[in-house]
Amino acid sequence: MREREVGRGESMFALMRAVIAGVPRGKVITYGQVAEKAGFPKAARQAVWSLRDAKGLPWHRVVAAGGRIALPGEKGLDQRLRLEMEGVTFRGGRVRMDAHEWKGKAR
DNA sequence: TCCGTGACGCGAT
DNA sequence: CATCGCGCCACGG
Repeated sequence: MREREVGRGESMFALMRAVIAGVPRGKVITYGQVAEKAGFPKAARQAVWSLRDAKGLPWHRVVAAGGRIALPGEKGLDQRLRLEMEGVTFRGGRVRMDAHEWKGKAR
């Protein structure tokens, strides 16, 4: 019963998905934060895997550090559009993290 | 088992 | 501010 009860990645992704699912409309979170909140401060890349298997998760609310849209091509354009629809504002191609960064339940 | 890959992060140049 | 390089972590061939 410790924090490292992972053993196999399965629960790791489950934790990350839970974090992502908890991001409210109009807010965004970075890959690094997803990993951190899930208990894996250095597994930003694994956050990507959890999105690969998104299935109903608000994947568009997950961006790269600094509010950058990491998803390339049309997908990235789609993500930006979805975020703007939720009221998220941008500044030079980046999400204004100072205004939309999800800091946890303290809303 | 070794190697390459990826919607990453961050410091250095 | 734009790029590059290195570190991290789990997966698939």
